[in-house]
Amino acid sequence: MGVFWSRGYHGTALPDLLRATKLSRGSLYAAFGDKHALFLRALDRYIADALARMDVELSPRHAPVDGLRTFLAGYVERTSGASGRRGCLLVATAMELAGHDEDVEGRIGGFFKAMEARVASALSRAKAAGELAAGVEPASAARILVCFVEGLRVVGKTGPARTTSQATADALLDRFIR
Amino acid sequence: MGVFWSRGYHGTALPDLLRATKLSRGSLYAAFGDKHALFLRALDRYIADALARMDVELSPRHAPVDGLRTFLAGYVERTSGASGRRGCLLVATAMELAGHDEDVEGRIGGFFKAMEARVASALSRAKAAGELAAGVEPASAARILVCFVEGLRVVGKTGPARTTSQATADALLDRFIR
DNA sequence: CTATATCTGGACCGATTAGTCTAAAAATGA
DNA sequence: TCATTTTTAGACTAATCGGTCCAGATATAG
Repeated sequence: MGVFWSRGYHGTALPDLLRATKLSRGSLYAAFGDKHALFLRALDRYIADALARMDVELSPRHAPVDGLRTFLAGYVERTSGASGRRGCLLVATAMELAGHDEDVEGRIGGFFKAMEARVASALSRAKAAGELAAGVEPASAARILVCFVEGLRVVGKTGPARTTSQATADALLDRFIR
Repeated sequence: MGVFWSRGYHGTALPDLLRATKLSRGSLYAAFGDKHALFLRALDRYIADALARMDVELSPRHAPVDGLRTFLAGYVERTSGASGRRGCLLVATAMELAGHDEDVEGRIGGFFKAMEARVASALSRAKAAGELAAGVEPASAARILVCFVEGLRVVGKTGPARTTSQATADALLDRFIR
């Protein structure tokens, strides 16, 4: 997974995959079929990991605003400095393959919908608890946050300072909460 | 430029470039040197176009809030439906090559800085005119907007409806203006 | 019309691509 | 210890990659 991560689909060659998986050429094809299938598997795992993490961070067991804070803090951490430069398999894949690869396109779209739903749910709970600023709609605020964190991944490729990104995320959340 | 646009650097092959430029193989190499140089040239033009557009939209000749509105509307237009699926040369390049290609990395970072500066300047003028909501810092709000529009480009790859994207952008701007 | 300069299509090159296949090594079981 | 199965490294194929080069077409100049 890590190989596709920062090099993209076209950018990773078979030798890279062999080195990363420590498998022989034959074994790799026996195990996964072909490069495309292996890539989809890596993408699925990446998506599952991301959604599972959100389910923890935005779980109803935490206060919704706290959950959103740690959710954003996680993205800040992953999109600043060296971690930011590593990039994001999902965003890189979206830009590289969505529109050319149906299998990928469906997964990307599904991920954004799932992410948006989780964030919207947390925002709804925050609203119900009276913690949202006046006039904030959970649905559109969720879309804003999704765009924001994906944008973080993009500008994160330039390796910004963690403190700046964190301050930016804080400033955005401050516009939403009471 | 349009070829690299939606296929990325590694994804576009020489024959694609020949078809797009209507040049012969020899002429192309005589004119541009090699694929990498041609790519940088396309990227530079893309960046110059984008910054020039912002200079118009966010020009001091317009009311700053109006400028921000048309600036966001432009991104909404370019990131929804079929236009959204076409993608964005800059974001695709950032995800694909930043971190592997110094020439590219510098240009990407420079673009984000330049964009942020323009947006921050418009926000400062809005603030001076008393049109910003209380507690909105032009600097951090500019970073938020940059992340947001770049995130729009990412989720735009799934071809969302123009109306939804526009509503999302409106909702965000509403959190900033009085 | 001829001589010169320019441009163009495409043959060609070595390297590399994804993917197949086989012969030998390693592991397993009795 | 020997036979069977599994796994391995890497040779190999056909296609394609970026890049070079040249013969012939075209354009220009005198």
